[in-house]
Amino acid sequence: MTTTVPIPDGWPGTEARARAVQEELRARLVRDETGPPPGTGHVTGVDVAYDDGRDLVAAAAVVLDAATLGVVAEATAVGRVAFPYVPGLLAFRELPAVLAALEALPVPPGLVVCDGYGLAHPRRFGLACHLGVLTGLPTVGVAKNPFAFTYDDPAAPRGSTAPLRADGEEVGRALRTRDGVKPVFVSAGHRVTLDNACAHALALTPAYRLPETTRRADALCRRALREAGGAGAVSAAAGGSAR
DNA sequence: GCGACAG
DNA sequence: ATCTTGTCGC
Repeated sequence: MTTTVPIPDGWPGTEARARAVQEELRARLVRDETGPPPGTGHVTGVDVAYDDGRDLVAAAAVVLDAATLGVVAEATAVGRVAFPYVPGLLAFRELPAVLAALEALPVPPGLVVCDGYGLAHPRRFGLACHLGVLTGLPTVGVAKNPFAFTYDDPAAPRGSTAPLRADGEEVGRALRTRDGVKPVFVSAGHRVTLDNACAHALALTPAYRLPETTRRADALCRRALREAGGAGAVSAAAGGSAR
C-alpha cells in the first residue's frame, strides 16, 4: 500500500498565519474531561523523524494495550516537510505526517501521547492540544526538555512532581519517572486533566525515563525514514501481541 | 531590541 | 530534530 502524505487544506504557509490558526483552534480545546483511566483500552504513541537533506519526514503511530503495554498495531507515514521548525509552532511541522499515520491505523488509537507539549505553550496550544482538537481524541504531551518554562527540581523518588510554570501559572508538571533521573515534562492536551496525564505518564514508564509509547514510536519513525524510498508512503499493520 | 526556546 | 566512536555497566 502506497499513497502520498497530504498536507491538509489550508495548512498555513507563514508564521503569522500559523499563530492565527492556534488562536482560532484554541477555542475548541476541551479541558473539563478527566480522560480515560490509566491501564485501560489503547494508548498510542506518535513521533516524527526528519531527513533535511532529502526533505523527508517520517511519522509513526504505535498502539499499545494500556494494561500490558504490548503492541497492538502500528502505522507509518512518509512525506515532505510541511513547515520549518519554529519554537511555538512545532505542530505545523509535525502534524501532517502524524495525522496520516494515525489515519492508517487499523484500530482506534484511544489516548494519544505526544512527544512535546500540550497546554505548556506560549499561547497555551502546543502540539498535543492541536492534535486533540483536529482528531477529537484525548491527548497528552510528554516532553524531554523544559522549553522556556520554570520549575523546581522534583524530589528524587520516581513519582515526585513539581509545577511547570509560565508567569506563575501551572501549565504542566515536571515528573520524575525514574529514581534520581532527569524528569519529563507533562502537560494536558485535549479532553484530559493534568493529574490524569501524569498518571498515564507514570503507568507508561515501568522501566525507562520516557513513556513506552514514545520509545516505540521514536524507534519506528526512524526506521521508516531509513527505509523511505519513493515520494510518499503510508503503511499500517496490526498484530503484535494480538496474534 | 536581542536571544532562547518542544522537536 | 540531527551531526557522531567508543565506552562503561548490568
